[in-house]
Amino acid sequence: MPTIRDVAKRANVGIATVSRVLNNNPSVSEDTRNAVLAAINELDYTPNPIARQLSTGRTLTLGVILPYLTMPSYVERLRGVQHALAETEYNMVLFSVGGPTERDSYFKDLPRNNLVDGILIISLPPNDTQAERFASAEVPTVLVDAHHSRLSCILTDDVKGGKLATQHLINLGHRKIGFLSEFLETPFHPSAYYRYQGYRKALEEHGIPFDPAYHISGERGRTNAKKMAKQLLTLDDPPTAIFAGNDIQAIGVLDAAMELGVNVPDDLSVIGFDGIRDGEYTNLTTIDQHLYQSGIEGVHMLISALEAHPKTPREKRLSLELLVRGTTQRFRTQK
Amino acid sequence: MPTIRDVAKRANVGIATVSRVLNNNPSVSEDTRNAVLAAINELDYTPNPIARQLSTGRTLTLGVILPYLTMPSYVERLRGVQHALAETEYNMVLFSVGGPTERDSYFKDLPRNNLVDGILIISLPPNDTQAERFASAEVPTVLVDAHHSRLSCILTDDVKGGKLATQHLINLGHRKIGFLSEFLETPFHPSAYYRYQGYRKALEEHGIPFDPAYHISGERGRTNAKKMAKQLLTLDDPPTAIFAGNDIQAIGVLDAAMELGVNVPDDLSVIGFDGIRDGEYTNLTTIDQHLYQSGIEGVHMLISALEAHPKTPREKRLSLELLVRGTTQRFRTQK
DNA sequence: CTGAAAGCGCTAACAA
DNA sequence: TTGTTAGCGCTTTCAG
Repeated sequence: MPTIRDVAKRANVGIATVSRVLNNNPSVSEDTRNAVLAAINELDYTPNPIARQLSTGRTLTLGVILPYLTMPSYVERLRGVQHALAETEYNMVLFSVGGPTERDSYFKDLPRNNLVDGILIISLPPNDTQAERFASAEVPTVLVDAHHSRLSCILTDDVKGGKLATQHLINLGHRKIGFLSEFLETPFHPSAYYRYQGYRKALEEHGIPFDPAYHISGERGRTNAKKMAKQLLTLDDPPTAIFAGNDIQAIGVLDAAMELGVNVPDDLSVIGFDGIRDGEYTNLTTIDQHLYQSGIEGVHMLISALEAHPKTPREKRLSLELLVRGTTQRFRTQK
Repeated sequence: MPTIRDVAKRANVGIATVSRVLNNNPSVSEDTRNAVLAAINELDYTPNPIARQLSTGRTLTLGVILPYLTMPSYVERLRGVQHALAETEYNMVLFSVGGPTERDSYFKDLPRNNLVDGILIISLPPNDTQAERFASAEVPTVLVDAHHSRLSCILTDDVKGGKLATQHLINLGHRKIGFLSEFLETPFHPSAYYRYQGYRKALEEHGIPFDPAYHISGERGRTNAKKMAKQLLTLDDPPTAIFAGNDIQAIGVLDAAMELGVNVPDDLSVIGFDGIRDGEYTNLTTIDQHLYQSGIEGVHMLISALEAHPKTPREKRLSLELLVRGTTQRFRTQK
């Protein structure tokens, strides 16, 4: 594999000159430049990025830390990142997190080892110690779908979204509204909790008393959501509408309804949260939180931090949109 | 940011000793090791991987070249890659290809610039020149869902799969079987063509004459598939079953049937190809080509090539599985 | 406009 | 068991 030295020798110039040509330094005479370019071509030379990185201190690489692509929402966010990155000179290294140990190890090492010029963290909230480490690092960090006061982030207003979803059901005349989600207690990822807050607020504002029987939470995933939905739907006085903490769980609710012979939307309205593409297949009404856009915004914020090195963290909230499709309907008293 | 020299100074040893500790070289006395470890801790030192990479020539990074994650099948393959990589010491750099220019630029540079130790190419077949370049490079390359005689690859037997799908429909009593896919002529990605071949073979083996009117191809995507399916379904003598070149197109066929009031599976059987998760929502019968597994196998083959440097390319074909769900049914003469 | 030389932070002989 | 030193391939002063 030819090096810059081989090129220099072949073109009868010093290595500094080759380097100048490589970096489009204008202070190289036309003739010299051509000679160097010819040598580069003849040798099929490609500069070694690693050597360049060590020398310049820049890697032209951004690190993306995100969970395994188990959830469609992660994928959609990553798509946005991919899209935004294509227009830049940066490459992306993917650090996929399968569990807490892996997460903590990336959180510990990545901000300190100059492997990447910037870090994007998706759907993984750091604790105080970790956030401090990121904040004090040379490389800037941006959180997408996670929050910490010390770090810049792209956020969704989950409380507002939860309210929006619930209000939609209330506006349709529903009063017995169930809320189904993953566990609320986990500090790991508090979205579900905030959406729950929005649900409670909407009920309160409309003078609808909260019925604990209509609230259920458990493990994530479609199958578990189905089980939970069955519990709600087999109550003596079941809800006429269910707000699921995310689209996957909403699809689980649809599964349950199907299995119990409950007609959606005639006998049960269902609304989700996310706006993943899978929702389209099931015609799911949902709150679109612009997942794709979140990836794009995350990259933009990170790149601008790379250039400006802002002292204080920035925060951007994405807009939310009610996407009315086929799983919600005006409440009618049971035939 | 502390360097190996700072650690050496603090521990009162030479930098080579620090390096030895870092690399678990056994020839370091217990005392010295502890002193070094203490210094590392006190300074919160992390070795600079770039420097190490330049020195060793290994990057511990694999490059994954793949199209933008527009198709669910790419995502599913990437999931497999992600999963397999987690058990190794390798990281992954994602090179997302948005178009031919980008693809060619990655194909040209990546095998020559030591940025990665190995290359995995997903669903992007190289031409002869490019394949030659990969084959003669230092870094090994493995193709997933693409083929070239000069390179190792993980493959699906698309002809067999096409046959399998068509036979399923024939076994159900169908004789008027449509085939719908993306353009067959493109040398870019020949899967659709091979599946078509399988379709033709199955018809032939069962003595069913091929009717050109039942064959349609066009641009990719759900919406286009829907349009094409409408053409098939509005023929004077429409097919009673349609084999779509992939699941997304099959879903487009379902869209068309829905819109035309054609009942699936009563009046029309539909089978897809891929086994993407979206198919589950639509209860689609399909040929599962084990996409996730293809990513895993690709990584395994690449890693073994990294260790063994085999002279001749290897080739592995993944198994196929007929997944009978709800969109195919025994043919009954029209009521 | 060009070349020599000093790093970037690490590894790996080679000596001691 | 340890330290010294010469690279890895590039960029970037600093002279000329």
